[in-house]
Amino acid sequence: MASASVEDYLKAIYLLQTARTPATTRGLADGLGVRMASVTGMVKQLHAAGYVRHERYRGVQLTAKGRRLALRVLRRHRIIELFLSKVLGLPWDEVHEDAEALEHAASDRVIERLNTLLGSPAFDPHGAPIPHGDGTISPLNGRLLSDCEVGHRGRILCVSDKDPAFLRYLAGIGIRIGLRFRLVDKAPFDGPLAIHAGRKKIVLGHPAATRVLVSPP
Amino acid sequence: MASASVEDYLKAIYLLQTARTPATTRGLADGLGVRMASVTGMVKQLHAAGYVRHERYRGVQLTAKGRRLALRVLRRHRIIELFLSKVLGLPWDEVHEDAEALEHAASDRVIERLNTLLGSPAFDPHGAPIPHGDGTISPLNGRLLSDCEVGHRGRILCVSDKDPAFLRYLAGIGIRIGLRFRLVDKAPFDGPLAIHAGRKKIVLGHPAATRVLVSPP
DNA sequence: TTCCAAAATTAGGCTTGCCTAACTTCGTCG
DNA sequence: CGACGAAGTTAGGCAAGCCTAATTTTGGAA
Ligand SMILES: [Mn+2]
Ligand SMILES: [Mn+2]
Ligand SMILES: [Mn+2]
Ligand SMILES: [Mn+2]
Repeated sequence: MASASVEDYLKAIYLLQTARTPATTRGLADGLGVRMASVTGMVKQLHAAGYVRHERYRGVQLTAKGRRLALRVLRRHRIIELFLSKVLGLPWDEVHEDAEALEHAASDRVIERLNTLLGSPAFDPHGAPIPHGDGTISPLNGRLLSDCEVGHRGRILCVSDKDPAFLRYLAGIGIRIGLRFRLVDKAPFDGPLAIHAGRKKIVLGHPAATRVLVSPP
Repeated sequence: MASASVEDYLKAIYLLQTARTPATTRGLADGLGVRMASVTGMVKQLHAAGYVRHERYRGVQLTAKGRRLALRVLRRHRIIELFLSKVLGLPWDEVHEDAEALEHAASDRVIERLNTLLGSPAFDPHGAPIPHGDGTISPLNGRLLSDCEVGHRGRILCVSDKDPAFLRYLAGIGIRIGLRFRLVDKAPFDGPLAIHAGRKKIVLGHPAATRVLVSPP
């Protein structure tokens, strides 16, 4: 069985790759909160265990084996997050931290029971797709809110779950997963965006809009 | 925050003390599945951290601080066991192992939500009392089935949760927590016991009966 | 009372995963 | 080109927790 560290590294590599960012030593160190030297050390282990390919001074890439394990961990993480949110009623900005620990302690047996209890859900509380039990995952087909044109109609698909303060902010201004909206204004030079949702108008800055994924037109 | 190992050691010490067995190096090593030398090493740590008193070549005793933490861990363990059993429907012989890992990963926030979800239960699936949130615990007032006299009427109070095969055996012969029974026969020289429960007759050996706690007359 | 096996401890070693400090390599910009 | 800052790696170290082997202490049996 892989250690909690190995699981977290593979998950971090997968998430970087999925964001089409190369999984660099720097990126992993920042994402995992460790030093670059620690990443270099662990990458050697991951390579020796057959989880990744590594080209020195370039980044790292998951092998099929590594991807399989990364998706298993991600499935656990997201099912646990949804359980914490939907069944226990924890706010969406508090579930990630708990899930980060529980994902390494919950057996597959427990995860599959949770999955059943939740009705085999497709998305976690932040709108991210839950990998399937068979090792596949349905990719999100969306675009950044910041990339949309004025007039764009769609729904809020997914937001990053890493920053609790950001999630509280979003909740505070009324943005939640599934919300239908129309982009009504977009100031130039990366200025703020305005959307209509129902009869409410919501304004948010450009940097925030780069962290929100919405459905295509 | 104490490590998972420290938490398991304190829990093991507490359980030995509660069973009125002195918490010896041998007993801890057996209970935790490690070597005696490892126990000696950890006991030094626990002493340095103020969790236990230690008299060389004698056993170890929890301080107030150690007892507090032990009860917190035991509370987590038993709430998680009940959740796995009652909400997820895992059989009672499978919950201990999962709880042993989850007890170190679940935050107090999650535990208190689970406790609420379960209705602030008093007992875990094996009949053991769940320590309260304030650091107290209601002791079980029972006696071993093997110590009862023929004619004794009572209920099954609690069974050990450590041995899955034993739990499966008990379930197989129809023994479960809360079952009302009358002891109808007891062979001499540590022979088998027979109880009536409802219209069923259940026979079990003396060693098994020493692992079953029942209510006093 | 002595002796012996079990219990306990000490000594020393290993693995994992992190760190800092020193170095090498990369890629960009003047 | 050439140099310089960022990225990456190497070297060496540390803490936790486990191990085996050797030694010491204990307590009960002879
Ligand atoms: Mn998350
Ligand atoms: Mn994690
Ligand atoms: Mn248990
Ligand atoms: Mn445990």
